[in-house]
Amino acid sequence: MEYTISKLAKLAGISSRTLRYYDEINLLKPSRINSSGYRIYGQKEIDRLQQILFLRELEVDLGTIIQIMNESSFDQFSALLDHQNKLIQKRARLDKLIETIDKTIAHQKGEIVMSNEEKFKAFKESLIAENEVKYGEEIREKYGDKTVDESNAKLRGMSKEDYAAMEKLGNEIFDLLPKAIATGDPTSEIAQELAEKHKEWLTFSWASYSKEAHKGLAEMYVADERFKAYYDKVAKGATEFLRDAIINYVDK
Amino acid sequence: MEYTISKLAKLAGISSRTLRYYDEINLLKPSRINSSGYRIYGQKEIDRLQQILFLRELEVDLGTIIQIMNESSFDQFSALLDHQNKLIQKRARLDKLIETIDKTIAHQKGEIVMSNEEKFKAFKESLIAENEVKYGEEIREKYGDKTVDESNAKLRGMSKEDYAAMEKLGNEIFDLLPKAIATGDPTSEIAQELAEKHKEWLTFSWASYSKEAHKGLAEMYVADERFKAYYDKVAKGATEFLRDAIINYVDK
DNA sequence: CTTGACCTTCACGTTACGTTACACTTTATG
DNA sequence: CATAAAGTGTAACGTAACGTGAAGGTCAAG
Repeated sequence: MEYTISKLAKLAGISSRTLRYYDEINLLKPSRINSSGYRIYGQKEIDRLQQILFLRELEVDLGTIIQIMNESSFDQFSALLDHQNKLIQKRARLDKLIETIDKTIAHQKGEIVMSNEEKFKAFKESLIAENEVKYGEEIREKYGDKTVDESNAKLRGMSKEDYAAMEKLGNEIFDLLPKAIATGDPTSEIAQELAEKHKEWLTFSWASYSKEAHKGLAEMYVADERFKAYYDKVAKGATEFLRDAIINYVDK
Repeated sequence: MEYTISKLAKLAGISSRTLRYYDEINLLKPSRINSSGYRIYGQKEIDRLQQILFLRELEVDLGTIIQIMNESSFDQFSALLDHQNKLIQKRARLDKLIETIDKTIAHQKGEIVMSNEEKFKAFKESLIAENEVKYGEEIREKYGDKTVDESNAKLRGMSKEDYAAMEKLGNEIFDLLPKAIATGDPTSEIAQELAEKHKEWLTFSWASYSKEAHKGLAEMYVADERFKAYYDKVAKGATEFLRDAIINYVDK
């Protein structure tokens, strides 16, 4: 049985443009061209098309399909497993995105409808979510999952009072920072007070404090553009100053 | 704090091309253009970019992001829910694809195992049946039911490896036969090697080996047209030569 | 013989940028 | 202060997998 292009297209449920394209990229050539230049397909091509569409269904890109169809059935087998892994990773990513939206929505809902109590709780969640989105990857990489999870857990466990205290401390740090910088000396008393407040502030979210971790974080502030931008809002070189103050404080 | 394009790009972890593109599609315009035509961004633009990147993370396309950012926060809320639904559907589709690959792989594995296990088993059965049909009567007559039944039982009990070895031996015999014939001497070393391999080959299906039975089989090869035709495919007189070689080997 | 359904080959549009190419401006260095 | 290096600008092509015409040839039916 022979088919013209649109017969085959109908049979396969695709467009004839698609078949022309597959011809063009040498994925599926017609069995012959008739005297008027029409593409004619035979049974072999139908079978091949079946395979192609199967792989396409699985979201394999056409380049890969071309490769796969030139490989031994053993390699096709492993290519399939390979592809499945990609899909699984994609799904994991989707899981995370869906969860993030859940959190964001919960947060927004909280803002619109909820009481102060719940608003506070939702805010903490969004703080956690935001931290995760912004810095999660680097921090997890640098300090490990345990550190991050514990930090999140601690944030979740915070009371309203704790949070208020933390926020107050954060503001104090921002008040202190320009004053400390004005001294020009990271070992000055005011700079050391700044570093101490920063340590206190940290312990609100850090499950355990260590000098090394504190210094490491200070270095990361400087190294990471986003942290840097956060502190440099106060003044140019503020991040570096904070780092130096912390290092002096810790090593004191 | 003001930022040039690549400062902002670094800050946000994206390329400056991306920022130019966002300018082009009116997704994110710089706060102003300086005298040299450089794009300058301010705090407001940073905040907007944060939102944009958040939505982009969630795989919202830029066209939709533009729309969302022009909407009220209530509509943004429902747009987010809308998008989440799309993601959930995408995930469901991925679930199906992953399952399909699982099934396909299981199926192919099944086919492979079948072809190696079941097919082999089926092959052995047919070998036995064939033997029975072809030679059963004569052999049963000549060597008795017990011999035949034992032989069949042994065949049935063969492992894949046994079978592969038997097949290999059979091929070696067929390779060796013309070479042995070329010597013209059934007592030649190569002819004796041939006879020994034939003995080994026999022990795969014979429950017990005896010199008499081996010689008897050799005579039967010559006497029986079907055996004769089988070996004479190699060369004229091959069956007789094989018999002579076996007799010499056994009597040696 | 005409009409309409099919077929052909260009060739542009789509998304979200990456990647040159070329010209100009700012910053760093000797 | 001259020059080199780094940064910025616009313009334009490339990507994947086709969709969508446009312009023109082919085929079966009335």
